Order: sequence, then C-alpha cells, then structure tokens
Amino acid sequence: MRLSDSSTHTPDLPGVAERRSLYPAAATFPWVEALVDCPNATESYIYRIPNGMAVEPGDILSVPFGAQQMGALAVRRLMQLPEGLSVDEVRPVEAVVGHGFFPPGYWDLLQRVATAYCTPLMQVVRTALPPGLLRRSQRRIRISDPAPLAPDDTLSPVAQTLLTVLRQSATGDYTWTYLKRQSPRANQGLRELIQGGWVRSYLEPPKAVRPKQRQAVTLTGASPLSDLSPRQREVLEVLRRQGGELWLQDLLQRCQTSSSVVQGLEKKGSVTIQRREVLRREMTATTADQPQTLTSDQARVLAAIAPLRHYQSILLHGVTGSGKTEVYLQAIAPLLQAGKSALVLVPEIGLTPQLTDRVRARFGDRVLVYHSALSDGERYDTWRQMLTPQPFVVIGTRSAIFAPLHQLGLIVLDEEHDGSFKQDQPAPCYHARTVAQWRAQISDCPLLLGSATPALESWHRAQPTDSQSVAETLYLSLPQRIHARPQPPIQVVDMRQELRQGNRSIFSRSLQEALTALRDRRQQGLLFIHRRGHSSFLSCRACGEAVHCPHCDISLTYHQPTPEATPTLRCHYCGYAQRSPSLCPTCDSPYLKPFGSGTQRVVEAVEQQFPDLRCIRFDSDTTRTKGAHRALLERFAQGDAELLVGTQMLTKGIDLPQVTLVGVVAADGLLHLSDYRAGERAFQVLLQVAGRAGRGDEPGRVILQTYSPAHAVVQAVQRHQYDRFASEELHQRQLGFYPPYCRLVLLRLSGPDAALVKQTATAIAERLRTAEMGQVLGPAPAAIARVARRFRWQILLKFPLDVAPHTVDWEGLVRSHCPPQVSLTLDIDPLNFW
DNA sequence: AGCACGCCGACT
DNA sequence: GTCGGCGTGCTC
Repeated sequence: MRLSDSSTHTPDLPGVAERRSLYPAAATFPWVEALVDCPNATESYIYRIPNGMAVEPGDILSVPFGAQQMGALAVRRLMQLPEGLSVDEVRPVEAVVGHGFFPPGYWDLLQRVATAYCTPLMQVVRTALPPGLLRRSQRRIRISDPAPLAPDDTLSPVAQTLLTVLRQSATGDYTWTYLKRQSPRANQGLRELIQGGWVRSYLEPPKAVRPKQRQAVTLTGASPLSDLSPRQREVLEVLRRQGGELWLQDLLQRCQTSSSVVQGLEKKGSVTIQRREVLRREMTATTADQPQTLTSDQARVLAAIAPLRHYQSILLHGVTGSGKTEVYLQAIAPLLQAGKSALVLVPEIGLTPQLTDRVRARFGDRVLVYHSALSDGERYDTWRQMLTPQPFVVIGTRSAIFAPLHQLGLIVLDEEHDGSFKQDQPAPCYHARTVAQWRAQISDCPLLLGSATPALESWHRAQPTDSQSVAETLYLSLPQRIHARPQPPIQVVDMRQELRQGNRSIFSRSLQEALTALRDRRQQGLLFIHRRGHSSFLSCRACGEAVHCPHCDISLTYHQPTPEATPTLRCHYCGYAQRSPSLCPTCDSPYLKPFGSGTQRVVEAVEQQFPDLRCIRFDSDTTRTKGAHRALLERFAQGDAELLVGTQMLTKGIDLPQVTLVGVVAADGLLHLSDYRAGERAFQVLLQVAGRAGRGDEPGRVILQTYSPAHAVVQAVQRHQYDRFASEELHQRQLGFYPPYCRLVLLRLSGPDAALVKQTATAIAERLRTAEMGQVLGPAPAAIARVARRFRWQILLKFPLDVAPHTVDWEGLVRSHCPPQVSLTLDIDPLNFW
C-alpha cells in the first residue's frame, strides 16, 4: 500500500511543482506541512523531517503539538520555511504512523472540495476520512500500585468516589475525560488523589492505527499424535475437521477448553498461532443473482456506456420501473473483470435494502458497503479494505464519494435528484453529485447519473445550449418500463368537488372504491401522505398550544413505543427529552392530547372505514429502530398487510410487484412549499410515488387527491410529462434568476444572543450590499428561528454564473465582521433553507 | 483536545 | 494577600 507517485499528492503548490524527476533525493525537503487533528486548528503546521525519516504527502504522522502527541496528515514537503517562522520554532516529526492511505489524485479531490466550498482543508479531511484514522494522545489516570499508607477515609467524598471507580477498572486506569464524567467536581478530587500519591496522571501516546486483530490457529501436522495428550488430540481433530484453520476463540469454544491446551500444541509444533488482522464487515447471506436479459432500450443504453473509458458525465433518464439498476450492474461487471472498481452512491442506505441486496447478490464479496451509520471500527476496516489493490464495488451514501478506491472505472449516482446527496450540517456543505463529477474527472472515468425525475440542474446540463451544440452531459433515456409494462394511469381527484358532494371522508369515492377492490383482488396498495413538520405532537384542546421544546422553536415529538411505556416528548433538533406532562404547560388544563401524525390518522381512518384491510405504518416513528425499515417491508412483501401507509420514505427504493394501487391522500402540503425548488420537488416526489404502482404483471393505478387539481405540477404529473415540466420550470428559473441560471450562497448565522445574531446578520448584509456582491436577499430569521438555544438568521446571495463563489474574499468581507459568539457557515449552492 | 495564562470570589 | 474556580487563546 505504498503511494505510487508522490507528486500526484501535492495539491496546488505555488510556483515550483514538487517532482521526483526534478528533486530526486528525499533529503532536499527538510520540512513538511501537516494538518493536525485538533478540533480548533484548521490551519496547517510546519514540522522538521528528521534525518533518515522518509515523509511523503498523504502520510499519517505523529507530531508534537503543544504538550501532546497528535495525529497529523502530511500535506506537502517544503524546501524552505514559510516567512515569519524561524528554525527554532519548528519541532520534528515524531514518527510516520501510516503510509499510502490515499489513491493517486485523492489529495487533489480534497483540495478541490475545500476550495470550492470555502472550507479549510482539515475540515474536508475530517469529512472524508473515517473517524479514528488519526489518533491523539490521551490523558489517562492510573491507580498507584503500592497504595499510600494513609487510610481511604482521609480522602474527600469525591476522591473516594473516583478511587472506587478506578478500582473497578480491569486495567487500573481510565481516561481523564471518562473520570470527569463520573462525578461533579472530579477535577478537585483528582488533584487530591494525585497529590496524595493515590493515582498517577500520564499522557498515553497515540496508538498506531491498528485494525482489530484476532489469533488464528493453523494446523502444521508436524508432531506425531502419540506425543499428545488426549485433550490436545481432541483439539487437533476438531481443527482438522474444520479445514486446518480456525480463530483461536472459535476453536476454544468448540472444544470447550482453555488456551493452555492450544499453547501446548504450539510448543510441540503441531499448530501455529498468529495474530491476524480481521476486517469487520457486514455480511448478509444472499442468493447469487444472474444478469438479466436486457430490453432493447437497456441494451442501447448499455452499449453507449460500456465503451466509455474516459471522463464523461451521463444522465440516464429512465422512467420508474425501466430497469436502471440492471444497466448499472451490467456496466460494472466488465470493469471488475478488468480490475477496476466502481462506486455506487445511493440516497440513504437504510431506505434501499433492495438495491444493496441486489448488488451483493450479483457481485458477492467484491461489494463493500460504506456509510456513516457504520461503527467507527467498521468504517475503518472497510476503508482499509478499499486500499487493497483488488477491484471493489463500493455502495454507499454521500460520504462514500470519498472512498479511497484506486483504479476507479465508473461512478454511479442512483436517484441523483435526491436531496440527501447534499450535506448541510457541518461544513463542507458539499453535494456528492458535484464532488462525483470532480472525482470522475480526476480519475478519468465516466459518471452515470440515474433518475426517473432528474434534478433540473442535471437535465439542464444534458441539453444542448446556444453556445455548445453538444451538451456537456450525455443524455440517455429509458422511456419504457421493462416487459412493456405501461406506466400507471394517474387519476386526479378534486377534493373540493368531493366535499361539495357531501363526502367528508379523507378518501375520495374513487379511492374508497379502489381500496375496496384491493381486498377482493388480493392485491396491495400504498397510501402516501405528505407531512409537514414532525410526526405526533402533544397539543392542548383547551388553549390550542402544542408543547414546545424549551431550547428550539419546534414542537416536541410524542413517543410511546408501546401502550405500556411511559410516554415521552423529544426534540428532533437538539435531543431534549422530557416525560410527557399531564397538565398543559401554558394553561394548566388537563386536556392535553397527543395529536397523531398524518400517517397515524390515515391508518385510523382506514381501520374505521375498511375494517377488512390490514395496514402497516411506514414513517419515521415506526422505522426508527435499526432494521425496522427492512422488517416492515419484508412483512408487507409477504402479504401481512394490504396497505402500506407512509411518508416520503415510500418514494425510495421500494420495488414490489404486487403493488397495484398508489393513493396520494393529499398532494397539497407538497405543492405549497415556499422555496424556489418547491415545484421541482413536488413533481419528483409525486412521480416517484406514482411509479411504485404496477411494477408486476398486474397493471397499476394511481389516485392523486388534491384541492388544486389545476396546479401545473399536478397536471404534469398526471401526464407523466417530465420534459415539458422541466422546460417550463427552467423557463421560470431563468425569469426569476434562480439556479441553474445563477449561483446561490447561503450565509447561516447562529448564536445564543438573539440581538447580537440579528445585528451581525444585518451588518454583514449591509456590507455585502455596499460591496456589490451579487444580489443580496435578507437578512431574515430562519424558518425555525431558534434551535438548541441558538438564534438563527440567514442571508441569501445570488451570483451570476460567471462569478465563482469561492473567489469571493469571504474572510475579509464577512468572517472578520463576525464576532466569536456568532457562528457563521457558508453554504455554497444550498438546497435546504433552514 | 489539552494546557497555560489570566482574571475574579472565598479562604488563611 | 493566596488558592483555585473556569473563560480565552495557542499549539509549527
């Protein structure tokens, strides 16, 4: 795992590029610039490379930093110290801990992300690398071996508590941070213990990044059986039956024996015991899957993709059920043969078990799953595995775009229109589609964007423009479903009409009729609800107030996992939790009742009107626990219920042939959202849900209930008219000067002092206006004006396309005018407005 | 993160 | 007058 060519890891070196051919001897670089893994330090630091130590960009180093040892990443080597830094201020690199962690071009990618999203490189490194790759030294407290002669009871209560805790430790020590959490005033107690000689405080140097190791026992068959004891013979026999090799732990368990027996065997030379690296990795047994015969459309598309060897972005616009996945799989298969890897990005891994399973079934152990829900150890191991030179198919969410694959042959973004590819929480606020494009350029491989409802940006790129007769993105389409199945007809029902005709149910007569028929025909259906805000909340029937989070401007979510459990209220934004009160906190009335989520209300309505139909609720409440999502889907697939009632989740990754009916209970909540992308998003969601119907042999139908049947989105959805909708919507964007005809930058400000945040936002907006930095909208308080006791304001900037947001002097113009109590994040090309 | 430096309240 | 709380700032 050595770096193939150090020069490719040198980002943007001003002036002279660092090249082996020019400077053959490593000794010419006495200094190295490194990023230190310290939360507050985003800048790089210079270290001296001691004589005889080889340091290359991309290496993981251990460096002195203040009083401690820290993990650091070597960014580039320098021939001279930067100005203002004298030799005696620079300390030497302690050691090179890791080598060759990054494929060629990887640093260029990270650097590019940092530049384009106006984020310090270290921040990008932290997003890209698995946590724990860089380690730092830890302050630990160890109990003194000969304890002091003084009796324990001379100690203060705090000190005694801590001592008790320490005595319970198997190793006799704990980290300082852990102990601090054990008791209030732990600081004082520790000082006392240290002074009295009870404990010792020490800095543990960072452990080299080491994967989990296990001991493997291997049969050598050297010594004759006669030399062995009965127990040893037994162990050997078990080992032989298991193919001559087992993990020590497994072997001991199988033989119900202790390691002394095996150690005895090792002494006699019958077996060897080796420490071996184990790569923790999620494994699901799946049945092998064979490539399917392609439709002529699929074959045409594949024929266009397969020969591509260089960078080319491709938009695969395939209607729902047209078999995009099969195209991905067959595009990937020959790459693996040729020793190249592929990266498949999906919106949310938990929501697409079907796709993950299928990739696994096709490529077996070549498949690695990588997403942020993995444990640190799993992430670390998967990462390590990816660094081996073998080809892999990595399937993962947004952050998997940073998977360190060598020899990348293809990047696929499935459901490329999905908003979860955009990160908006910690900087860098990157879009995986954009990063994927850079990565594909750097790796010189094709980028395949797949969707039934492409993002307007992607669609726009695939259109020829006035200046270019050939679009920058290759457009390929799958206009038909596989097996010539028709797209389900979409019936729009005017709910005003229903009401006028005396139907006060939430189900129109058409939908009622369809639901009745479902049971008779032994078919299944989905009911989609768009819910705004959160699931269930507690509201007072006397004063009408909902119970709010004390730290955020948001109502608390009502949780009662089982009827016996104590109901609790939780805040989804800051994690605050309390027991559900019995009296209204506003008016003290006892009439406090949970107000069901949209899903729950619809389930109740179904139960009331259609007692024969069995429902499964499918929303964030019922899919909260790990694996619940998959389990519910499996139950539904097995026919445990006729109806799946849910929210946005229904639009993703559900491919169930028995589903013939899709009912959209009320499209209106979706239609009247207030940002510039509301129409696009509504269209995408509705067409995606509609596409869940009729994927099997039975034809499907969709009933879309709305109070605005004439709405342009509803009309376009009804006719399955993506193209026309897209061009009209783009026209509107052009008129309103919105993306893709401009660049947006959102400045988010937050802080505990309401007045200060507002004042800062106002001052910054004013400055931006006088600097004539594009068009300035705001400042305005965020939609949820307070989260976790912090007040939030935002400013939106619109730039013409020829102004790259990263060229703006944000530091001088904005950051320097932001007091430390106010935090400021830049969201380049924002998709979510707070 | 960890540690030093530095500024305010309760003790000798 | 000093000890020790923790707020602020720096670490090549």
